[in-house]
Amino acid sequence: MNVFALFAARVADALKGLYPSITEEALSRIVVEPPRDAAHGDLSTNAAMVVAKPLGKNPRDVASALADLFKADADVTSVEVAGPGFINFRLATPVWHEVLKSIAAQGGDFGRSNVGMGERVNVEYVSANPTGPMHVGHTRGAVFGDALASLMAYSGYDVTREYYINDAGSQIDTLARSTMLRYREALGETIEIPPGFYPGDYLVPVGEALKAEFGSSLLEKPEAEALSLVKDRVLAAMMDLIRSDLAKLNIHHDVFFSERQLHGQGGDIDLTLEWLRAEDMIYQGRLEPPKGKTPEDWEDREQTLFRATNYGDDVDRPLVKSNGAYTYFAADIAYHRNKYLRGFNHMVNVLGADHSGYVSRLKAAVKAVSHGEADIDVRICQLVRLMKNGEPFKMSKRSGDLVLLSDVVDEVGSDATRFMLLYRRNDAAMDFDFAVVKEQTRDNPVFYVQYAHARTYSVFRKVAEEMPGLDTSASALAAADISLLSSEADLELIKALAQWPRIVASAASAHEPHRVAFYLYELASAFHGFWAKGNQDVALRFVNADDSMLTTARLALVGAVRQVLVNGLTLLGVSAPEELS
RNA sequence: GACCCCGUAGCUCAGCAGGAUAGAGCGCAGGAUUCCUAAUCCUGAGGCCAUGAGUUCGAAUCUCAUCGGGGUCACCA
Repeated sequence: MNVFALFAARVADALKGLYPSITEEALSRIVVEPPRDAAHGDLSTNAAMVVAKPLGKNPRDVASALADLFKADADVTSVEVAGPGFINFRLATPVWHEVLKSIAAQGGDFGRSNVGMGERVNVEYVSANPTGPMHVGHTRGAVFGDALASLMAYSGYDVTREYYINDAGSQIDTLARSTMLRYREALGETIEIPPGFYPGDYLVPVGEALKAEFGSSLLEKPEAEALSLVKDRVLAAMMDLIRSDLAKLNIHHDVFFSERQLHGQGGDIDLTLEWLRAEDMIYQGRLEPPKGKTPEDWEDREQTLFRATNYGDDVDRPLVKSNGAYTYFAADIAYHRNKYLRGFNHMVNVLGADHSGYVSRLKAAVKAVSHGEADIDVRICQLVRLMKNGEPFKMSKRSGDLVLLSDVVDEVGSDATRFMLLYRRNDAAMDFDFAVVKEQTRDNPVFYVQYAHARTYSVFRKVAEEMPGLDTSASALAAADISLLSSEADLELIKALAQWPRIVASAASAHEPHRVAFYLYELASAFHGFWAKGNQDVALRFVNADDSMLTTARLALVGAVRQVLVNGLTLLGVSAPEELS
């Protein structure tokens, strides 16, 4: 049950009754939310102000007319018009108790919604080049994309999680050659890795596997044939490596889409270019060199250009390189056309900061290939600076000695890594301090939230100890007399729980998983705060050995807090331990 | 030269399809344990929301300019 959505609907209905001429557009702008200052009430709406202008009326008049309609509502104890035309509601206690009941009844589905209306959305994330293990730079986008996909699925979208394997470029040839060296090494040769090759020792086992499979026979084959065999093997090995890195963070994709399958005679790129040409979205022309600094090897030539400027980009984009091969962007247009033809009218791409210049081009491509039917949201994850005790952590460039994703996860754990990365807006650069992330204090929001969850268990353990006869089964809690939860502290906590559905829905539609992380922190804080009140006031304790009715009701409340914490942590992919050790 | 992101408390950051007195943590000063894991809680000090203009009933939030910080800039992927 989402009280905010419920009242938004009631307010809209009331307005339609008052002003039949009102437009849906105006109604859609109505927001019902908790007022910034809780002293103003439980709910606040801007409805009168939003609607007044198109109606040509005074907002305060609309507000008071609207408020009058709610005066008789049994769910509402007070309605006030405030400021320029806000309407503030205070809700009757039974409404909050209903919320509590609905949490127990809905369990893991409390917060689930259908704002996505079953629409298919393709969320593409990670898409790291398969040339080695994942390093920290990839981690943020991986976690962000994964959480966003979960959030959208929970909010009623039909989500496909996709990984685009860039396995077609020249870097893959270099990878194959690098692997070839490791193969020779496995055969006993002393090798030297030339600059520009991949030096990482993660290729050593691939070389050995090649030896096991082929013996020395690859050396006797023509180079092209050998390299082609090596390429297949190493790509598979690298993708295994990447998948296992991702698995450490509990990240899994539904579709791994290979760029290679787009290439080739009569492939998707060919077909796409043909199609673009038929649609007059391509022409032969010249580009101006970029102003300011002209690249040294600038070559003024006539080339095949996509009319990106017709779709909001700054400049038309080349599709064919001077050596005749397709550009990366040509493949990407084909790829996004492929997504569209697979039935995705909504796409989300999660990219690193170094791709920010790519965004308008990608949007242009999607707009073009779908004739404006599909939309794409590109979420850029800004850089993460690794810190150790407040000092930037130097990454050595020597021999692939970058900080690996698996190093970070091994060092601080998946939960802390995920939560910290999500506890920040994606479009702001962030520092990631190992020392802080490992620390188990309030400084570290992960433990703060997990501790709140663990505390819900310790309450139940305490009850089992102090009131051994008390029935704490789910059915007993469902039957609890929650009308006993009438103190201000109880209601405050329930109101915090009631926020959850609107937080999820807004986070999903804004594509901002960090809102979930911040909410969980607030809920944990509300729960910890309630706990401490029991120190002053015995009536507010969770466990009252001489009042089993009240204790049972409180346990129902604690159970609801636990449920919401679990629901949120699950969306973020963070575990909810019963005990912290 | 152009484009993208950021600039909010000493520090790290929320708040931004405009709304009522701008929030949290850390740090600082003081306090709280006969329910529970103090891994917690409470109180206080601390702000020209980078600067300047504009839009309007109303701007941290939208627009433009300026200044700072980061990222990117034909044919790499």
